[in-house]
Amino acid sequence: MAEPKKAKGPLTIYDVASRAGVSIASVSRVLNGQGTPRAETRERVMRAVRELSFVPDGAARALSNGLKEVVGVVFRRGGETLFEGEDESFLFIDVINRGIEVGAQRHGFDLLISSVGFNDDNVAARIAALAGKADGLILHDRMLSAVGIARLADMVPIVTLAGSPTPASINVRCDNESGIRALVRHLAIDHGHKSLGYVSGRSDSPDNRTRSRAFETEAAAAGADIDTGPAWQGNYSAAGGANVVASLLDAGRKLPRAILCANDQTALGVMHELAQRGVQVPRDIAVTGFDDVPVARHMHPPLTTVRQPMQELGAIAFEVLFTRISAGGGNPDTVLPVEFIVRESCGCRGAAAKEKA
Amino acid sequence: MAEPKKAKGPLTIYDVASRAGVSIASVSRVLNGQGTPRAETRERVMRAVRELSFVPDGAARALSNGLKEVVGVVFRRGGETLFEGEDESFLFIDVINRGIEVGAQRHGFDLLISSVGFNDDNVAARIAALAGKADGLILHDRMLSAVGIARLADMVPIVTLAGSPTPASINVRCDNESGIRALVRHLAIDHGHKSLGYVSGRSDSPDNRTRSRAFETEAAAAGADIDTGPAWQGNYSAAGGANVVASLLDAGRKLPRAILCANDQTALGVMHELAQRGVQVPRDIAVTGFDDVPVARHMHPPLTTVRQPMQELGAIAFEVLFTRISAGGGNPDTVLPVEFIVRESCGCRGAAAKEKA
DNA sequence: TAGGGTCCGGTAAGCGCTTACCGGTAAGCG
DNA sequence: CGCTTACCGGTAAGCGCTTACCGGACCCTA
Repeated sequence: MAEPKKAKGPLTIYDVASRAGVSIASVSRVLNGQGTPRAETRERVMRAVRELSFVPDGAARALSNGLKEVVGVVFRRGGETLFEGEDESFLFIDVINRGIEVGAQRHGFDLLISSVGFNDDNVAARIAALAGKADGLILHDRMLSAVGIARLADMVPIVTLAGSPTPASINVRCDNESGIRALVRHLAIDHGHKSLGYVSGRSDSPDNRTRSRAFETEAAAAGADIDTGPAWQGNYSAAGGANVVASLLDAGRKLPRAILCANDQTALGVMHELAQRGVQVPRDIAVTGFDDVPVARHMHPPLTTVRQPMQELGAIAFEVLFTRISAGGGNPDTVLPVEFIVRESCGCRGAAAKEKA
Repeated sequence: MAEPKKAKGPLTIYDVASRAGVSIASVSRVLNGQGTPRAETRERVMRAVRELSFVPDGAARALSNGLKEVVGVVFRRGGETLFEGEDESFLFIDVINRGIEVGAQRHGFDLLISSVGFNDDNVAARIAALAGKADGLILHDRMLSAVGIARLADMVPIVTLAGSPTPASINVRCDNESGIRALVRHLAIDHGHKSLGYVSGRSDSPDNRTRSRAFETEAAAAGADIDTGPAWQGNYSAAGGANVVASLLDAGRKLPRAILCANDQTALGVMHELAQRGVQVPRDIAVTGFDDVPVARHMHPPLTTVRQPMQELGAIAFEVLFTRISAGGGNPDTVLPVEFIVRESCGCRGAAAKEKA
């Protein structure tokens, strides 16, 4: 019964077919649920497949179907020092990737990942190679210039994350504007704080630019004064936030009544430095973050912030890409709602209330 | 000059060939550096490729070459609660994956990843599908039974991580035995502690079994008494470690002079609980870890432990797999050296010395 | 019992690429 | 100047799969 496996390596659909005593077409049909094979045929094929533990070759399927069932994901890896407190952005990326994977699995897709170091050279070439192996690409952050995107977009659909759409690519992002708007309104209107400051993130971050701009417009709309300038430049890290406060104070500047931070990390640093200087939050100054990282709720006081649905972001990104792959079209600028999380660092107290932004 | 792109979608080698006025064979040769094309031919091809921004289809190449340049990586994802302190094992996995990626990039390979939840059902099917899309598989942890491995190994080479080799698969792991041996000897001989305990990790972990066994043999060899039993069962978490100490103490048992922990997390818990109970480390009891996670050096006292070269583990795993893919053969049981890290929790003091285990 | 309709399942083409093979051209030599 | 040798580059086969197309078997109806 169990004859020795013929040729070890290349087990193909032909082997299955001959073992089952049918044609390769039947094998293929059974495997893909096409047509209406007789029960007996199906059974024989399935048995042969099982006995040989046959797995069809993905490349051949891909070539024939014009569908690889693979999406490429490119992201920036934070130096080699994974452990030095970069965990934060690092985890974000992973949560998003996880979301992408969840979305992908629903459609039988897998993720072909490629991380890029800060000083890798042939990035464009690497991404191009990836593009050749995938049906579509999801690019974190700003991995490629608009030109680079345009070049590749001829070959495969491209979705960027937290960037901005180009004529050739789709973008998926969270609704930064609403988040900032909720924060500013809450601070300026609900709490009546009429002087506001914004500790920014890295200046090359699109998210940061959006938040910064939203801050300015919204503060103006709410009739609040804002304190700005290079002194307010942070970098998404706690150290950056602490540093801004320290220099401001050292320069003898008077701090605004409320400080919005580009992200929670920054808020952490800001609050830490404020505490060092004897300034009480929220009594003297209100502070808010952005992201709602896990520690946010455990800070003293618990941080009022805006939650971004990271995993969902990934899942949606895949979904959008998938639509583009299979049907074309799709909204080129998808934005996801964020959630305004009221805790205590803004001046509210006790049981935290939540509102959709 | 720039005629409108003919058909948007399927840009093939034929398009390049006709644009360059050569045959597809020449295009392929230029692209792959085969043969010795005339300078002019090469130039024309390159120009056409550039102008069309052509990227060859990976599936077609794979089919033709019998090489996809893709390795599948499968790992277990820690529940959905990414943030709840599971970061630890989570990061390990990522560091290993990063290592795999580094190795892979050296050879132009990419990683096709697939994470598996604790209660996902069709795991075997998912992995099989992955196998069809890759040239080889790297499985973290115990993702598949020996039978499952054997089944797939007919199709693609398989490397397991921190498991044990099967007739059909290769395993790559760190040298747990040496690590434990170094720890036991240091404690029993250098420090003369003749009563030892081992707080184990999850019982289904191969690494844990190996460490546990090594502990027993080595302690016997060093002439030390060991304290064992179900009370010593931990689970790789800090809580697990704390719990072991608490129950032991609550049961009125006398603790041994030195406690080895299955990993650093466990040691963290153990030391914490010991501190709670007023037991001083290392004065009253010496404690050691395993892994050398980043916080190990910042514990009080700094933790004596064993460092596993995680990233290298990944890189080696890829290398071994690659060898198997391209040439066959290769050592089926690769073990990497670990590094014994002496700090202070063992009773040594001041400047930490390092020795290769 | 003969003609038409249904079902199944086999044959073969083709997906985009690599490469063995071979023919043509130019260079080298007597 | 004619033949050999070398070198390029084109033609075509084939990688493993899906599927359009078609032919055979069977069943139904008249």
